[in-house]
Amino acid sequence: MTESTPGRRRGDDLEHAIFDAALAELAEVGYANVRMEAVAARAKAGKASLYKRWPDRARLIQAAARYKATEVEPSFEPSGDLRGDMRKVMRHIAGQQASPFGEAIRGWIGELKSTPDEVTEDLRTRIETPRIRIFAKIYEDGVARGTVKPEALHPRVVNLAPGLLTHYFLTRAEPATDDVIEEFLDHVLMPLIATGEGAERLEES
Amino acid sequence: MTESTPGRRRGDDLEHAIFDAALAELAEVGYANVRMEAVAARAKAGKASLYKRWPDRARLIQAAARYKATEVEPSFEPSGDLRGDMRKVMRHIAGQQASPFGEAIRGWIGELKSTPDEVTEDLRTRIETPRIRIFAKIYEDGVARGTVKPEALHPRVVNLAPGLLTHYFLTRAEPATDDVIEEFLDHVLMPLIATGEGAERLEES
DNA sequence: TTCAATAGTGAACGATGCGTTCACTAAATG
DNA sequence: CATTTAGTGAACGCATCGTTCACTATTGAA
Repeated sequence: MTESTPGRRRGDDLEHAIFDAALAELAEVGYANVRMEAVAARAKAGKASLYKRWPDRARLIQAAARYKATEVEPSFEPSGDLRGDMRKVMRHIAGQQASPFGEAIRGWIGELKSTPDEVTEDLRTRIETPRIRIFAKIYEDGVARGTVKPEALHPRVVNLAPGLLTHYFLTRAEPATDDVIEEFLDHVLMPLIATGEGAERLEES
Repeated sequence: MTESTPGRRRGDDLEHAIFDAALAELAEVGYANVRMEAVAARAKAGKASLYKRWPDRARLIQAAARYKATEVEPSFEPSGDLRGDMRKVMRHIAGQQASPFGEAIRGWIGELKSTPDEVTEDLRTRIETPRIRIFAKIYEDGVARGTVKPEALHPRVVNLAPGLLTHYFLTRAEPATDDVIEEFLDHVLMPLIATGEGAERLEES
């Protein structure tokens, strides 16, 4: 019953409240307009508590995004339906981009030049790695079944699907719609990675 | 001789000086740290002159980027060497990204959510359109020569090469190196767009 | 149970940069 | 030469940053 009337929260309890507040602000006003005071107020915390934990807004939001990311990322098992699996994961990524998480990424991109390189590298890796791993798994499964060309396992190719989505998202105001995902599959991904039958079936348009 | 001792510049003369100052600042301190006062001082102009022309920092930088972009963009004629032409244009784009122009794009991305949609759309189109046109020309030429598959003319495919470069640039601190460009060509672009002979030659690795 | 140590609160502060305003001045116009 | 147009530069109010400090709640050891 400590949670129902939190007279004064501390430690992780408070930290999570701050993260939630930051993510909510992120979703409401966008990265560029997130105010430290607003986050503190929303979390019913003091501004000093924020600065005690993170040196500036950029780091706070990075931390919040990371917190959300590790919480959400699912483990994925290929079903054998190559196109279906890809569609599913791609829609999941697009969904993420529509959330505060996506807004955080956009903001982080905007500040890249002025941010220390280790942080940059760390965050990019954390976001890219799980996605790459999922597509690698899907393609490996496909190669084993003979539906995917072995060349698809090259990192640049494995990274292609998430890259297309990220590029689309960053370049426009919103994530790729289901229609756009189908176009990526039809005209870029399947022709590149699928073996004969699978690839050709789609070139009728 | 009006330029050598500009007692007080006006109109386009002053405007160009402001653009140059903005771009120089952009290159030196990065989008997020461009100060209006700094731009004004560098251009030896009054802050009021900036705000008379553009409503805020974002618009000023957009205008400056546009000024630079239209000045630089070359007309390109395919030579018949598919891979060579692609490499050339891709290196040109990467070069642009290494300039203040690239810095401007990064900043613009970061502010997307808070910027009016027409401006967003306008700028994206202005940047994408010339690139798409160049690759469309290269691919059309290739199709005519039989070195490129007709499906490569689909917009999503035409947009792929610039998209790969932009994604790489936004996601890291710097534009793609020549090596990375070769990898894109080897493992993504050529296999997708080139007809039999051209494509297979590269899959020996 | 008491009490010191620890952690959070909230208000105030100086600094910085934004975007505006205004009195003044230089250039263009005729 | 007189008038209009456009730029200058300093000052201003405002918002937000990141810091500091006196105060208070929570914790856990004596």
